[in-house]
Amino acid sequence: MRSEAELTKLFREGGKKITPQRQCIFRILQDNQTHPSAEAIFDAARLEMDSISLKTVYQTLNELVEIGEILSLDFGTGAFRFDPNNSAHHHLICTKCGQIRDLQLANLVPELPSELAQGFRVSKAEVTYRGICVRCDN
Amino acid sequence: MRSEAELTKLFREGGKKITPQRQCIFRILQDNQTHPSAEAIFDAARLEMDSISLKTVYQTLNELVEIGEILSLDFGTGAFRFDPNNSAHHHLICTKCGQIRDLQLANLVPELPSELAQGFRVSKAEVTYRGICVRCDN
DNA sequence: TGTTTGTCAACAATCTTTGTTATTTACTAT
DNA sequence: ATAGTAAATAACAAAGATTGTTGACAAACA
Repeated sequence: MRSEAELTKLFREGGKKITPQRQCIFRILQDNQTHPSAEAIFDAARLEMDSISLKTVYQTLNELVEIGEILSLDFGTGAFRFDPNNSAHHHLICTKCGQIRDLQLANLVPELPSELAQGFRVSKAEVTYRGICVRCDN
Repeated sequence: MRSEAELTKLFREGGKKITPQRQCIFRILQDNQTHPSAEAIFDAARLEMDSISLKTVYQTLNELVEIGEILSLDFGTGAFRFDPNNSAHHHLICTKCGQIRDLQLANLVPELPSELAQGFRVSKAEVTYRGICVRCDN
């Protein structure tokens, strides 16, 4: 995800306005590696702006997803998780505490042999590793 | 997933009763490769038993998941999908029509090097390939 | 066949996400 | 700086998926 200044430029170019709410959400997402849910971002935003609404958070997140600045991920935890790391990467999830870590795995991405692709034109491969993290492993 | 007879035995051994509703759901899942949602299974079941409730479907599915007979999968489509193929496998999803295909990829499963595992004790790797299927590719 | 205990259907409730709308605010051109 | 306008906001309702609750019912087993 780009800097607040660049995002501001991008939004304005797209006919969108820059509001304090959006700037707040941009800041919360910057360098955030916790894969927060919309609710978690809402809670963080409320610390700064106690009147912000959850709908505004969803709307801004969806806009960031649409322009490819963040990724929306679903790991079956009940709510979508958002990731400002929009480069090609994979995930490592602790089955005990639920924490999600990014994995940069350029070489390991398995290419699907065409004889197994069942006629599909494959464009993306996501790998999710599940296991127990250090803290939960006792 | 095992046969209806074996599931009956398993359920009884687990102190669970075998009802017509459960047998109906077992049959619907047998050899089902469509990755149905709970709602889809509910619709299929209603053709045979018009009084069956959605709650019963969910309850039986959850029990089958608990004993490892089926897999519950979340691909971000809004609802969980259920898969009677409980052997280690991966998935191929059409980004246009949403159909999901199983992929048996024993050898291609990428082993995560321990230096990248961030201390996790990894137990499972799921790969999701996304692309366009033959029918949607025009 | 009767008794026990788990299951069922019906309904309500919860959780996440999206739709609606009147009001406010950011941007633009004066 | 100011006014006009188009978009964003907060508040609220609504939708969709899943789970909780409960009294009636039926499967299992003696």
